Amino acid sequence: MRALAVYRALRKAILEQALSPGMKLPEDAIGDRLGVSRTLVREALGRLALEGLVELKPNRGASVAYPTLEEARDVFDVRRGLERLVAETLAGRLTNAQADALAAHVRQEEAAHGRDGHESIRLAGEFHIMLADMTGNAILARYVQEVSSRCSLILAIYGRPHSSECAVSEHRQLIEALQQGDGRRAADLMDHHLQAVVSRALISPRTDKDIRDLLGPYAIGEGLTSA
Amino acid sequence: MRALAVYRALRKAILEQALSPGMKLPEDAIGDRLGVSRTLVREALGRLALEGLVELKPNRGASVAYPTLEEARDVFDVRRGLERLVAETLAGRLTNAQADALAAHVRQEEAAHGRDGHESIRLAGEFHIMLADMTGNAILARYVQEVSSRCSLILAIYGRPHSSECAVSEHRQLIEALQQGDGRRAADLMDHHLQAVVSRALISPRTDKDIRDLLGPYAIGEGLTSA
DNA sequence: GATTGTAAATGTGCATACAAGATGAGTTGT
DNA sequence: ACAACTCATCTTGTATGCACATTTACAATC
Repeated sequence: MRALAVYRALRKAILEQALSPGMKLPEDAIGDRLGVSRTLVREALGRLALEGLVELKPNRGASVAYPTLEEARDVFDVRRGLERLVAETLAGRLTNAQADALAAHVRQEEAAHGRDGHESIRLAGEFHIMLADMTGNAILARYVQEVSSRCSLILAIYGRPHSSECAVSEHRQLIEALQQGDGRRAADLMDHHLQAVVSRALISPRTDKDIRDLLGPYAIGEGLTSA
Repeated sequence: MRALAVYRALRKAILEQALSPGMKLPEDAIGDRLGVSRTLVREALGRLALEGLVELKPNRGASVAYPTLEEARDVFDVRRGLERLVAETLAGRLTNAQADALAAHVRQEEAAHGRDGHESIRLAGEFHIMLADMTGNAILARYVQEVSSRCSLILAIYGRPHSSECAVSEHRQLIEALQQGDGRRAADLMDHHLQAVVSRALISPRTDKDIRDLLGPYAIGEGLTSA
């Protein structure tokens, strides 16, 4: 199963932005570098394409995905829906060991807070994946993992430089709500938390994407027709 | 892209139960029958494995997935979470054309009601996929499609013969709630609807799966030790 | 000078070939 | 008769090769 290794290598490279969005991914170049044949590279690329991390155009090869803002919003919406379910499922069912593990993780996040921005983002992402795993629902965990990956890619493109720090306090509140067993409150907290991540990190929600609207002010400024 | 064709062929065959759960899927045999090489069959099988329709064990080949009851429950839970989001997203945003299309579909369901059980199940599934498509959220639509497929497979294994009829009236109520723009009510309706499908169609929740418990009565019956 | 036609180069789509691991039948030893 | 071993066979894992599609560069024409 060396195909899996290739998959993981590419995936990691993309998420760490060693391969930046839009970059071409020729099968034989990758195969050369990784010491495997095109067959395995192809398999890995196909898999990454299904997860939305690479785009795969017929006869034109693969490239690192470059999601549009609309796709970005869609991914975050789905993520909110899924993690809401995580919160509901977990509410009141957290073992002590699990709660401790989460608390320990949050302490790590706090330690990395001002220190290392990159590390901070990684840890914040891991927190959500830990939660999903704790549900014991493998399908749910896989989906959360998948949308989380896509979110990382999206933040790499559209995220503001330093504002994508998943507020540590919000994680703490969430754990508390889960322990108290208040499913509704936990789900709402999760929802608002993720919504906050979007609004903190993502470019402001421009719903109009019509070029004419964008060019309007410039037309007026140059004394051209504004109608 | 003949690999896609192979994928669709296999997928359809599985969902129609031409290939029943647990059946082995040798690459060679499939390739022969479909007139393609193992390469393409392999690609298709890999993709189906990611979607949970086939199981893929290293060096031991592929077989049609045979989900456990736990997996079944997990899938239905995720489905409920996703379709809740569909309902929330769609509430108050249904165009007249969309509402008409849904109404027309429900009429089809009603026509097939007593007639053709197989057709009835297919139509019910399509209704949910139509809804997901209407959100305009491609990722959400893909996930819904995926869990729906898995649900079909699950019902094929664990479903009671004739009780998996997705009540037509529940679909009607849902459309109504969506048109009225009551997101909370629509989401709750969807939730209960899917819960109802599970309880109507799925075998009752046996939480104990220990062989010893199952064999207990037989041991007693044969005069063997029941301790 | 711009546009279209054409040919070389690049890279994908798919098939085939070979290597390695799993399966099962036949065989041998106890 | 049963267990363990061996070899033949089947199937998967991976590499390589060929054909075709796309792109690019260059030349010819208007």
